[in-house]
Amino acid sequence: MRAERKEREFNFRRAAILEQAEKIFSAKGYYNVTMAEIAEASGFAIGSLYQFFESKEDLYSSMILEKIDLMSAAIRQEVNAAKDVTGKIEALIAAQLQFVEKNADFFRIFLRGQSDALSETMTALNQKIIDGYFDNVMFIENILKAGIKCGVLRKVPTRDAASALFHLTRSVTIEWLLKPTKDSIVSKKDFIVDIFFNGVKNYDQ
Amino acid sequence: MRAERKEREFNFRRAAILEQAEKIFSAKGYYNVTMAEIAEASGFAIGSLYQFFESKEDLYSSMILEKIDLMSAAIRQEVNAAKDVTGKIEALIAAQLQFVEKNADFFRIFLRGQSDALSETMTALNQKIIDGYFDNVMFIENILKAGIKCGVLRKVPTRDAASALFHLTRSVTIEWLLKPTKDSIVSKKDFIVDIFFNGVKNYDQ
DNA sequence: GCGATTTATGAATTACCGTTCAGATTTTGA
DNA sequence: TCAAAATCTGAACGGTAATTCATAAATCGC
Repeated sequence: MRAERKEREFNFRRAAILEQAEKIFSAKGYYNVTMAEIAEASGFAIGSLYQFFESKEDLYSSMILEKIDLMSAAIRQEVNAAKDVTGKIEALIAAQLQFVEKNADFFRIFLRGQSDALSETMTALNQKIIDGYFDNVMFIENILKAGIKCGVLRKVPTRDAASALFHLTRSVTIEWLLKPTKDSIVSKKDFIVDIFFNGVKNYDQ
Repeated sequence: MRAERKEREFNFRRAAILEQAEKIFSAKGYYNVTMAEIAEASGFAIGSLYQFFESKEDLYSSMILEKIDLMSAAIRQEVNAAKDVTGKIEALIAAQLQFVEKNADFFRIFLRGQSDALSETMTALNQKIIDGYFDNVMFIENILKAGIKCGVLRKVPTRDAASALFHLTRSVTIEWLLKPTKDSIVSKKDFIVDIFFNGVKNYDQ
């Protein structure tokens, strides 16, 4: 048998394992998944997994990294195909959304925090975090509704806009948390207000 | 001793444990923290922790929920104090940023995915995810720079705006992933383009 | 067909850590 | 000061799950 075909078959089996692993990890989170589960789902014995991956960590991180590379490539291809700036921005957004739609399970992994056990306590915690998130978005939404009613804001979809503002602020905090040097984050307020307010304000007034 | 004072002291010790736990959880993630560590850091024996919390899960979820409640209350108070819509939006953003600045450790917990072990593999995975994120933001930033150069966009801070667009799109995907009924997400593209483009476009043109 | 080589198997090994609990220590109220 | 009650302690228990490895099955080249 040619070595080339051998490699092809090896990669085929490896990919099959990763595919099952993706499903299971996104449903339960890294620490609640056992190698036995992945083995069973992919039709191998536990020991066999170790022919394809050095460890559980290696399996998991291979799965993530390979998917991220795929996404990155897909998006850049679409963007580069567009000619002008407006087109590139639209292509970027559309490509991202499309990839998420096709890989919903995968993205759920990043949504998942530490609180994803199967126990009642952790399920309740998860639910409360999500409820709190919806609460906050609704709180913001009501402010925006008032703004539209009194004419300060134009008629944007309030729910989407509220979520947008929430995440706009979050984007600044994430940048700040990741950055090693930390000047005060509060100075970023004006930028958020600027971007968001220009996006939603009523130009007719 | 009056029962009231007893309760005060109980709560004081409980809070001290939660304070240490917050630090440790945010540094290492739920599954990489042992009860022994929390005990040592807070100056109790392992067994004593179980006088204050039913389990590790209970300890963790109490810590999260109590902090979230604090944040929610702080933000709402600021917003309610503001009179008009513009003021409320500004107050909302400022209060969120202030709370993040004061509780940076805590928010790092939510930044943390599943990939936070102490091993080389998981550290490398984490680093690659962060690198990928910065790569993507830079990729977007370059598009925006080109847009400013050719006059289509006004002179916004490109780095911040790129991160904003990235997270604006992410906000839509998070909403979509959390929602039980799923019409196609791609239809949200126009909303993102609308909000973002109005925020950054050059009105002089 | 047949020995050699590669690949698959899953019970046994090993290590870890949440939780318990019997006994030590401290605090309480008189 | 003292015994009863409350609190603290940490070694031992029990369960779990990643990893290993001797053995079996499959595949290979001839």
